[in-house]
Amino acid sequence: MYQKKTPVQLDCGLHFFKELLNGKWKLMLVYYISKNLKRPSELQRKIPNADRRVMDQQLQELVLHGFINKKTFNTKVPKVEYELTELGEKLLPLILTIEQWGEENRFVLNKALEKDPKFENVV
Amino acid sequence: MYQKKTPVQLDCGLHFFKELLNGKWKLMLVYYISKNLKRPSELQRKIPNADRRVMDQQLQELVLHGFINKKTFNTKVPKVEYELTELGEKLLPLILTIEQWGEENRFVLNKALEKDPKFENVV
DNA sequence: TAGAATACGCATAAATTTATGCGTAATTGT
DNA sequence: ACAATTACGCATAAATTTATGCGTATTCTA
Repeated sequence: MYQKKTPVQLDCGLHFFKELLNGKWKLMLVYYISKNLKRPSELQRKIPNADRRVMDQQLQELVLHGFINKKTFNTKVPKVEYELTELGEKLLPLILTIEQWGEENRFVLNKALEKDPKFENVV
Repeated sequence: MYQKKTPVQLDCGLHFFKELLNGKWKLMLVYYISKNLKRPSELQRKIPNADRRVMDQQLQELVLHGFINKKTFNTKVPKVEYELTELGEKLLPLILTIEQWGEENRFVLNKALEKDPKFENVV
């Protein structure tokens, strides 16, 4: 397992958000779980670009950090469901705000990406 | 200069935020510039943990992406000032919301970090 | 009874971001 | 004259995150 080497900065609230929620799919996962897509396979179908193992890892971290709970059912076919914790619920308004900001400014943000040579092969 | 190789996902607004504002100090920089710390040296003093060259790079990207403007004064000692653009102003409420969320949940978020073995040497 | 679906996992490679070594130049204050 | 300040920049190393090769196991379905 990877361990961080560089001390983290936690002077202000922004850093907590960054350290805990920076993962590629984390915010989307919390969002979709709040929309009642609870099962790994459902989430997988909803976010097909996310590799299963990457998604798993991000879900594990969300559980470890207390944003979601994982319920395992010992049915014949093992079944897993996720649900938001209280902390996850508190995160939701932020996600909606960010999402809304992104959609409202999609046009200009897209232009921003397009004029960045770093993105020229991928956007 | 580095160029991305993996296609970016822009299905939802969350991705724009991630692609454009993921940098280690970007949100803090926008925040402090909004607080009238306009000059590089002022920002440097406010965020001493940020290496000058890393900070410079992040500022350059913020300019390129249209969140801030850079004004260069051709005075005897060259002087530089940053200011928020309209897009930067629109970003500000998000930053404040995230910051507030982080501070309100600082205790529990800190615990989350502490129980993550990945952070055990650095938090 | 073969194939699809469900879930979990280790080791490593590749991509990406962040840090740092080493420099340049002009001006101000002492 | 000399240290301190302001600003800019290239090349690479190091840290961190994301992706992928290769596997295990069980159960339902056609």
